[in-house]
Amino acid sequence: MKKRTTLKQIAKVFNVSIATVSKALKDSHEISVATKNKIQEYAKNNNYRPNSIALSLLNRKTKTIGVIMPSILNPFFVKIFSGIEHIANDKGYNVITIVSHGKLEKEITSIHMLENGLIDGLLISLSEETEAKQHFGHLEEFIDNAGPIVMFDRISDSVNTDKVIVDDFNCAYKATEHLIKTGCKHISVVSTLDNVGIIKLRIDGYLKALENYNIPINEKIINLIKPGYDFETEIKTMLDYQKVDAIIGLEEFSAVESMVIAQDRGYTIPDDISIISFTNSDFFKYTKPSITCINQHSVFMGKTATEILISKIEQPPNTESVFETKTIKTTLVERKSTKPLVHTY
Amino acid sequence: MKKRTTLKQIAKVFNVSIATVSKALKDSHEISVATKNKIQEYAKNNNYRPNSIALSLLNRKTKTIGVIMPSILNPFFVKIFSGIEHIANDKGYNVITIVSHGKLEKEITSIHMLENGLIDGLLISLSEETEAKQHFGHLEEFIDNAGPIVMFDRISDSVNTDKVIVDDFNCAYKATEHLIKTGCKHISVVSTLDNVGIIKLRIDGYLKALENYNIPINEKIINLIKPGYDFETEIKTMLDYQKVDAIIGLEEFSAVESMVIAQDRGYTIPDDISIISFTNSDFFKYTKPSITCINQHSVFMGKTATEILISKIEQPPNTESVFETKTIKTTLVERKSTKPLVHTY
DNA sequence: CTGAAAGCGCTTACAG
DNA sequence: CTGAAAGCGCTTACAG
Repeated sequence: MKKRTTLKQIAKVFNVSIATVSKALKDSHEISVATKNKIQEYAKNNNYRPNSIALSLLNRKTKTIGVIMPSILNPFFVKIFSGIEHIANDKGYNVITIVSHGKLEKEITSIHMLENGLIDGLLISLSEETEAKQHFGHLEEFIDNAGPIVMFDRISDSVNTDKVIVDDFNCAYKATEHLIKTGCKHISVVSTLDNVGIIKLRIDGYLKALENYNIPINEKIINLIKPGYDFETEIKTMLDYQKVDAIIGLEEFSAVESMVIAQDRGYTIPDDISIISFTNSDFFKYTKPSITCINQHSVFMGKTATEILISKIEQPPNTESVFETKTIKTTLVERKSTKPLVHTY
Repeated sequence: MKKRTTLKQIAKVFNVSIATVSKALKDSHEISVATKNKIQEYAKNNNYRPNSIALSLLNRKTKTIGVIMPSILNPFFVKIFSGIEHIANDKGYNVITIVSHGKLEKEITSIHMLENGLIDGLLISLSEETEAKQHFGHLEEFIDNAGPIVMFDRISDSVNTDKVIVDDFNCAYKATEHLIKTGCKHISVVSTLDNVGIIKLRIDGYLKALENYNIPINEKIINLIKPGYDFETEIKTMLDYQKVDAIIGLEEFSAVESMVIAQDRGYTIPDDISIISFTNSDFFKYTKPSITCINQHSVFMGKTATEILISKIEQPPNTESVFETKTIKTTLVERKSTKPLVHTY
């Protein structure tokens, strides 16, 4: 690794000041054409590129945003990230990514690490622990010291900032309604998600649909499986002792695993038991039967959050901030794990 | 967003010099205990955190690494990324991620963007186009100007740097051998990967296994499907006109799609046709039948590449660099899409 | 047309 | 024990 080309070094070569080189490279009208030409040519030949750290220090802008998510091995977050990366790059921003692994402590140290001028703004989806403990001081500190935050998916109402969310209530309502309309009456909800806010909304939507269609609630088939419990045992027990003709999986694994367990126990999908999954995975096309799911448009969610963040970063200082919460619409993708809807014309 | 706490600001509060504040906060023995105490306390109460951009400029180290990959919506790369993020964070490094979407141009502009002091080193998996056009000037320029590079998975022999790869030759050999040993004789290879280096190695491994077991080669069932061609048509045509009793999919989608197409055409898996996929996906457990695959240990690959990169970044300057190429071992994960191996004791 | 100065936020060798 | 100076690489208002 040889020495990098700097303004100083170029200045020495031509025996001019650093200021002159700087202006020459910006093609300033203050500088003579002859000087500009020779300096620009030299810079080009030597791959001169302004040091972005020095510029960041000067402008107090880094053209970098941070992303903190609970997980990266979850297809839902991967798609969101893909949307984030896309827009950020389009707008000339770099993206620094940190995974909190569901831990509050990790989230706090990460934010502190990013708080010292490194990033212009932050996109965050809260860790499970953060939501559980309702600890948001680190977020407020970031907003005070470093820049805007946009929260996505796993958000908190108590932090005053922009948010982008999935319409979890309606989403669950829609899924439940679809099952009811295709003839299901004993609809189970299964989840391993350890996340208060979102689960509550989804369960609420589910309950509301049951209520509107006058279907009695059976608490025993609302199966929120806590970490440490064995998924297979829980599902088997439920299938053996409760009447179930449909299962809504609140994330991909719950849905697909429940389906496989039901099939192993001799149930036919969707005739005996229908399956709907939250979150669309490409693989749901390839299971037998293929799985009906709710497309949460996660790429779009990532894009939207990033657009909001960058517009906040780039808005003129002292603009009175109005915070908005955007809700991303969802769509039901019908496949073979649910019975066909009989249209009545 | 209020004004951030800086050394200058603290210095003014206590009417001392910036240097004194700096030393006090580093608990320097040069400074009196009284001064240190009051300054440290003030700093703590005001969430003082040294500006990392200023430090980066000073140390010419940013404690940030860059990652450039062809895709992020590919589970193989997501897992590698997960390994990268893990190690980088353990060692106190931030990660800037850029997706090249298989485009050389994107790769070049990204590298230029990162070349100006922003990152201490780079992890890269080449875009398809880069490999096809054999254009590596941007990589060499980065090494000259910015820091070490470690290439992973999609590498080029003509760039002199550290590399981490999957043992593609042996991997394909192993898969082919397994099929042969379970009684298959007409083994097809299917791929949509548009990637010269890796495909060649895999095909070579496959051919070598056929040769060693005296199985004749049928070029017509080596099915490398170029972009623009319809996957389904290609596979159907092959199944209809060629004798095939096994398919090796060089990536997840080729394997699972081929399986579904074969099933639709009435073949039983694995009795009529066996399936093996490169790259382990969690979803292969849930297909019917579950899919036998090659685990490439991608998380480990990401970790290894990152460890090498950081050790290169942190090695004392002027160390004579010796470049290594690490090969990650693969394992065959037997599931139900291949016939059982009959062990002969 | 060119350059000296001040500054972004920090550190460290040196003087006092 | 404290501070002035130089410097990391850059820009820009101001002087000449």
